[in-house]
Amino acid sequence: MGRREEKKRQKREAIESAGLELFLSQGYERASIEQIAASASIARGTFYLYYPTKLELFEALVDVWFEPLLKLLDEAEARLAISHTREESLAIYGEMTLGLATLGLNHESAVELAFRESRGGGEAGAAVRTRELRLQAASLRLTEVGAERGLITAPNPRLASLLILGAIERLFFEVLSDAEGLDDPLTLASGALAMLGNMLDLPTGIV
Amino acid sequence: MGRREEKKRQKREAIESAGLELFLSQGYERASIEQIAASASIARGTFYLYYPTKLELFEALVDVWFEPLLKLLDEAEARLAISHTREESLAIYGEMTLGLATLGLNHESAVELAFRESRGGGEAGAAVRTRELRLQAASLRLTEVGAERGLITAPNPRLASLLILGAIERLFFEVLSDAEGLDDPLTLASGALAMLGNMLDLPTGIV
Amino acid sequence: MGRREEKKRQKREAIESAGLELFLSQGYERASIEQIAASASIARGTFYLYYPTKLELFEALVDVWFEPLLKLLDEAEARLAISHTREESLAIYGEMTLGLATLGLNHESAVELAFRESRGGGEAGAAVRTRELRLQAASLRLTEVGAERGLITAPNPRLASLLILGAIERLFFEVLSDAEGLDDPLTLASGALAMLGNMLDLPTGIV
Amino acid sequence: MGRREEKKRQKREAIESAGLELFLSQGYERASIEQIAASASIARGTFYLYYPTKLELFEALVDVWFEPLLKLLDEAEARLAISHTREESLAIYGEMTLGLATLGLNHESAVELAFRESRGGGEAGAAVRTRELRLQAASLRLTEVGAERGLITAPNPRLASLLILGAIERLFFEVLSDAEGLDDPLTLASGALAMLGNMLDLPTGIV
DNA sequence: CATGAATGAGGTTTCATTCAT
DNA sequence: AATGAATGAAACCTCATTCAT
Repeated sequence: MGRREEKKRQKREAIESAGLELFLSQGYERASIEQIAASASIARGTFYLYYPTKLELFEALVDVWFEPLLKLLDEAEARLAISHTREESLAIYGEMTLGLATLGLNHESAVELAFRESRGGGEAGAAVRTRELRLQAASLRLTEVGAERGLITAPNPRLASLLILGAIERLFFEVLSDAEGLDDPLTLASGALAMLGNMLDLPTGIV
Repeated sequence: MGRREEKKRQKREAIESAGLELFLSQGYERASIEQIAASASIARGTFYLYYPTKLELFEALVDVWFEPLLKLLDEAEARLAISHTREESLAIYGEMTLGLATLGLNHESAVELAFRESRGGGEAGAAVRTRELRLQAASLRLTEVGAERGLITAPNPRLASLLILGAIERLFFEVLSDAEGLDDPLTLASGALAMLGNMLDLPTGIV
Repeated sequence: MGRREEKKRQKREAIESAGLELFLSQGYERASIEQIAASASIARGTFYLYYPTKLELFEALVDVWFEPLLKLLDEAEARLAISHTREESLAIYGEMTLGLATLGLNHESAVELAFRESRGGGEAGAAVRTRELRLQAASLRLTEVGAERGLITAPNPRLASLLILGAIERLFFEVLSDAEGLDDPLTLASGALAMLGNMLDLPTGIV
Repeated sequence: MGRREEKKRQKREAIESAGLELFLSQGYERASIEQIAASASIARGTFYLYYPTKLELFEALVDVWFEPLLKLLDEAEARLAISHTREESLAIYGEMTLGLATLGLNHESAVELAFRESRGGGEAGAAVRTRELRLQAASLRLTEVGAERGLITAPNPRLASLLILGAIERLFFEVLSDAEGLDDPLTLASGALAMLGNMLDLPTGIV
């Protein structure tokens, strides 16, 4: 039986969990492998049996949600491109949105980590930005397809997608930070959607 | 004569300029005092005659624009609170917006620096976040006063201010990054304003 | 059947072969057990079932040729001491020389390894030097016996043996390094013998 | 006054002295910067103010004598090439030999260090071998010029220069190792010269 | 005022060896 | 007998900060 492998899996998870927590609380640069190892209850050398580098641990943590995210966008775009009716298109949007929300909720901390490091100057920031470029490209393609289909009236899709990404990012970030004075996440989300829908001239009810 | 002090001032500016550039290009954590001193053409030890700590240089760089920014918001709020007519209120908003824009344009790099570090985990990030809290409080007060006066129809001022901050931040960030595929800054700004106005249900022309 | 032992023997040989190659190409200190094990297609832990220590593997590799070498010298000396005629003595020298050459050719790499490490400061160098002392003692005894028998005219046997050892060592080393500009090994060897014979005033034809 | 620089110079010498001693006693690879620093009575970080790398300290130690050595050979070759009489040529050889001996005696330990590391597998060995190639080229050119002038009868200059280098190297090495049973260095040297002269068929008295 | 030499804690990574499976 | 996960000491190197000159 995979007793041995079970243990390895647990240890790998302990490392990832410790890394996530420490990268978040201290920043990628300041979090030391020494700390991560200690927090995962392993020896410093053991860390390197699981990840060859601090950076690779970071990337693994980000890719856990980033790869599925890209897949969601790409699939939605593909399906949208061959959708026949407006109803169908809206349904695709809806499913995608649901998928995104689920993904985000399941990986809250890891998403926050990427946000936090995205503008840092070191290797972690560079890794995130590499991924961000791919995300923006996908997001842009999606907005364009939406505009072609008449789902969105924004005159400048690039700009619209930027504003939306930024607004959502900030919102998300604040919710994660447990900022006081905000409603519960669901109320917030629907409020935000309404306002962003306004922005895109979307008929209410669709969003 | 202020010959002595003139020299000191110049040296201080050289340090700040070097610090700004290096913090931006490498990140606060990775930029070393050694580099900053070399870039400012002074000795390592001389740095400490001007700033007792790396962190204090960073804070000084941020406060150059942050303190005036807060002052602008506070003044606008105070004047708004005692404004008598709708025209007067809109004028106050207009002046404030102009002041903000001017401030931002005059300190582009320093603002970008704060953005970049704001989510980092180290001491620089903490310093920025401390200031951010004060900014959000001021921004919230302002939005509330605006709502009271019927200038804004957003049902949730806290949320509205978050979304706007985020959208603008992202836009700003992209423009700074020289992202390709975007129009020139002015066109972008008016486009963004229109869309954000939409969001707040502002009658066009006001923004 | 010795099926079990046959396998062990093969594995031991694989380890020695891998160790020899890696010690040579990277140096004793830099070659890691990890590399050796991988190159021998065994697990790291398995290595220690065959050798208790990295150093002991090294010593085993050297002793493969060093012990026979000493034995050859000792035997020649013993036989020389009781030889009765000049012809007999020369024959003993000849046999010994043949044996030495055969030994060297059969263990080229292992000999080179010892040369390479002999002057290193670490534990491997110490191990080689321990053996070198025994070799020099034997070589000196032999030269002295040769001088007693009138086979060699060198006034200072100790010095002569040093010079010869050094010259041959360097020659050997260069040939191994595939230095360009040298003739083929056989031509070189006979040329070197002639010159060294000159040095010892040996009548040509003997060497 | 250069009080400051005087101290720096002393410290640099302390580092070089400590490095030389430790490289010799433990080998380049095993000697740690920690040890070198401690032995030079400085902090670990201070080491890096003088040498950016362990390797660069090593190279500096070797070049102290290696660069002058090359210069000696090159000059002798140049002067030999334009010498007119046999007496003149022999004088040039004599001066060169004197220069070499002086150089070697003045840098005994540093020369020994290079010998020791020359066959090691790491970066130090590589550094020495790079220099060795230049040395062999110079030595070969010199032997060839000597043969052209009829000073040497060796049929194969390349081989002759190898044998001589090796013999001298070994002799030198043994003397440095304080090997027992050897005469004093001067006696040894003249004995070795006589034997090597034999080897090259040089008329006695010239060497 | 200004310098830059000096410090030493702390960072990442490698590796010989042990030991539970 | 064989495995390879785990250990932790030790290596090289960087850097904010102090201080004698």
